[in-house]
Amino acid sequence: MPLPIAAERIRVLNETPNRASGEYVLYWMQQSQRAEWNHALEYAIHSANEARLPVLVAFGLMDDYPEANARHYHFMLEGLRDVEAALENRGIGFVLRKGAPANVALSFGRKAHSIVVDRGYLRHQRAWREEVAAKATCRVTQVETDVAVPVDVVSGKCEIAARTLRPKLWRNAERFLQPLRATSPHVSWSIPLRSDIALDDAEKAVRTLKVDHSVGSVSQFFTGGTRTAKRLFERFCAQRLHHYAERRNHPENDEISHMSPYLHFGQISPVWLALEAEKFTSTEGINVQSFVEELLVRRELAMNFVAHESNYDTYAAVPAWAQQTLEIHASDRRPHCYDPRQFENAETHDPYWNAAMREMRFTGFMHNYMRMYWGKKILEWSASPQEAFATLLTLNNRYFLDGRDPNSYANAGWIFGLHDRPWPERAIFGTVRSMMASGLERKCDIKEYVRKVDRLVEKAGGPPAGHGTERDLFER
DNA sequence: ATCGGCTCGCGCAA
DNA sequence: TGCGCGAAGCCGAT
Repeated sequence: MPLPIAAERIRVLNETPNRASGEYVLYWMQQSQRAEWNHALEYAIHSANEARLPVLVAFGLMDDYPEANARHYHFMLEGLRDVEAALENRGIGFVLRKGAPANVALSFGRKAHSIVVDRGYLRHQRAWREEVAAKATCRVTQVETDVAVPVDVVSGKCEIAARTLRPKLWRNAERFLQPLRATSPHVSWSIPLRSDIALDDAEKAVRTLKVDHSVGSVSQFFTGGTRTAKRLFERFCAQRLHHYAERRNHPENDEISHMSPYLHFGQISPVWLALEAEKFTSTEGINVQSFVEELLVRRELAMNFVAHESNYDTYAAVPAWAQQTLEIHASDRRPHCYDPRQFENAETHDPYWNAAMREMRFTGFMHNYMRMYWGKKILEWSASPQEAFATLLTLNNRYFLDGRDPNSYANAGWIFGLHDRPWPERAIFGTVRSMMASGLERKCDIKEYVRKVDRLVEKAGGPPAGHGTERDLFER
């Protein structure tokens, strides 16, 4: 049977041969935490069928994943519960072990015929894959399933903006936006395995982890997992896609897909999302185009950025022209200047900004349009652009379910001029694009957004606006 | 309400 | 070498 996966998605990471006495093909699941539309999983099944072996999926869960807290773990464990159930239905073994992902992979790799891993673009994800490739005693193959068009197919360099990436992406899109056929394993997994953590109760499971519990679950707003992601997205297509192009920049509404947390944990396939949306092309052409632009161009621009810019999480990644102009204006008087703790506690003079910060803190999400305003104001109201960058990323990664994502770093950079162009010079910003409260008032019903956030925060049991919050987390 | 100008660098045409 | 144009903007002139 031919391999149903484009060759460019597949990369052998070491020169070690398959183990002839291997007992199973191991899929070391890391970035793409789903059991369907997962090219790495399908590749593992295909390899296992050729070798007449069963498939084992192993996930390594570490307590000290960079910047992760109870909020992130709760959502992720809900997703892994879906993975476990779906794999069991397909006759595939699943085991979750506590420990560094690379160690868990190497440990189960000792009896494996070969190891298959999905792809991750962040520094630590690349390091884990390098470590496993170097130490494994069998073949390690990486299969790209986190983006539609593999990053190195799109471009061999760090792209300057969406406009330079867009044509390169679309040239290849059709070839990679293909349905992924699910193959049945010929040999079912039959050995009972015990995971280190029971997944049937995510909340209970999180309590047993030694993670930062001060940022709590937001499960009353977002439930993790492939099943919920698909249901949400099908509802989005049926009810909201029709207005997407027109309303996606209206934070007072909820006419957006909310897929970013699911994409961040690999619980949903970007290929599936694109193909689902494209089913509506004949009636919703403009809206589908607009959605797919966000899903493919903007998202894969972020992947391109972290893949090619080793300093993606520091101010050094901001383009030179932007650093220069911000430097010239570093000594400009700042009529409003807040420290990180005041930002975090939503204690600025601006009710729109405070609402955005409260949405982020109490729901784990923020409407896309407000993410821009929120970031631009941190730049404007911090003592220096460098401090602003650090504050922005810290808050982003602490509170967003979709924080610590390639998109987080690209979006943070955009606030400071990345992937953008110069605009008329003004105080503090220099020629970096600015945003003003008056723009929000002109373009959307921002007062309704503030009311919306008040309702959400009340539902979350948070304090009413203007009362600060319970704890100063920057004090820790 | 809508429109041009502001500014930098890429990519394509000449 | 020149020219058009770009993630979501802002301001001032009509």
